[in-house]
Amino acid sequence: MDKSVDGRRRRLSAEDRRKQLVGIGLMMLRTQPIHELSIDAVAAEAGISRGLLFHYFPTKRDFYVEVMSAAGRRLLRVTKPDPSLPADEQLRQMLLSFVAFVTRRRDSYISFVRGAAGGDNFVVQVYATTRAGLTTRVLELLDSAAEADRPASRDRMTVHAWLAYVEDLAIEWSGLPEADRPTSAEQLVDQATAALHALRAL
Amino acid sequence: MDKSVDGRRRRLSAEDRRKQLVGIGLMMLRTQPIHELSIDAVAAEAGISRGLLFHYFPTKRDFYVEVMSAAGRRLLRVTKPDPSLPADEQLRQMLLSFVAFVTRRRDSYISFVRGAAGGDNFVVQVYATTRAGLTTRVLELLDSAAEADRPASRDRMTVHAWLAYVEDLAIEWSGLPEADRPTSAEQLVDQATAALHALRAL
DNA sequence: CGCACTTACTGAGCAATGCTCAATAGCGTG
DNA sequence: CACGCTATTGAGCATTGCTCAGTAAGTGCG
Repeated sequence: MDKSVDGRRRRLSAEDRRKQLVGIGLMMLRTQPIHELSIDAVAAEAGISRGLLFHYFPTKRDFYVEVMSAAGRRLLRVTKPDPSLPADEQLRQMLLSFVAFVTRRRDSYISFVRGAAGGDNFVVQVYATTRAGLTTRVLELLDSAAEADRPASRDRMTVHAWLAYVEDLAIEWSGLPEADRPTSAEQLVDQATAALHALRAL
Repeated sequence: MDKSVDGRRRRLSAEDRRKQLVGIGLMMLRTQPIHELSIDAVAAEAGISRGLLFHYFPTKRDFYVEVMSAAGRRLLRVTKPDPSLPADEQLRQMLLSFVAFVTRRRDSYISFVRGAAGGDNFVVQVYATTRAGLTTRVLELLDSAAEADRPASRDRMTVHAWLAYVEDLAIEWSGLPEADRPTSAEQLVDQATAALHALRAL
């Protein structure tokens, strides 16, 4: 597919090659669920032999995990709010980027969430980690302006579950043709924020 | 693995064979995510040749979809409330069975939800259908004792997302060792119910 | 310059697996 | 019992995850 411009063999540093391969994985994730992503296809796209891919990733699963982790990190990066803003504004910004992210890459995101990797425990783990990262971030935002005398574990569970709520809202909302959406993205975010406070008040 | 008690070939009706195979799929789903379920293993378990399985399910995916649909139907069946009870009691009962179901089969359920089938669109579809079934049921319960003048689509979206919230709550809660659970199952259900009303009131 | 040395890289080949198809053999029916 | 329908088999193909012995690109040292 690539094989460098002339036909010659091209030798990259280990790090560069890994990055390239993970990058290709991420790109292909856009058009197909991860478990349909064959090592052959990735290798061909990179212009290398199958063998080399196994040199870097001993197992297909290892490669998957790496790609999914990268996807998770990307989500965290994209939704990272500006820390100089007030907490509630940060939350709002974060939710807006989240909705935008889901809307932009709806199919891949569903693949990430639902299809993580065919129930593969390792990749479920990756998703759990990403979700936990978001949860922690929200908790920090809330704490910074909060009375801190609730049972922490219950609160964490609530926020975690609330994220599931928001995620579902975003997925369903973005699945509607624009004309049919009952609310704007801003209203959706407002609803989500209100929900957060209502749920914590229970 | 089976091959009927004596070694002879055994001929079942098409319907019986299909049921048997789907049943085996469901059983194996308990110990492994669906995409690791090989046609060979299923055929061996049933004591038939690979070829026969393809006679009934033209594609591995077809088989998967069938098995996942069955799993979804089972969830709906298990959580079906007694229609002779008052609506709020039905809801409560339904949530209790749901939590019990998730607790009992936590890993398979996560496989069903997260791993559905490696992001396979068909199986994501199956999950969506199941979730939609639950949503409709809850909406009916609410309607039966409700003022009916809200935008229906928004309400549906709220309930749908609330189910994601409940699901996440149940998964996280059941993942904790019993001693560490901050609430009882009953309290969890109460929290979920309160959440539903709070969210609808937004 | 040239030699040794490391390691990125290849390609042949294996085993497992999804899938096809022509042939076979249970079972019901006339 | 014979016949026909179809459930069932088993050989075989292509793909794919994975291994491994060997090749060659880059680096440093005399």
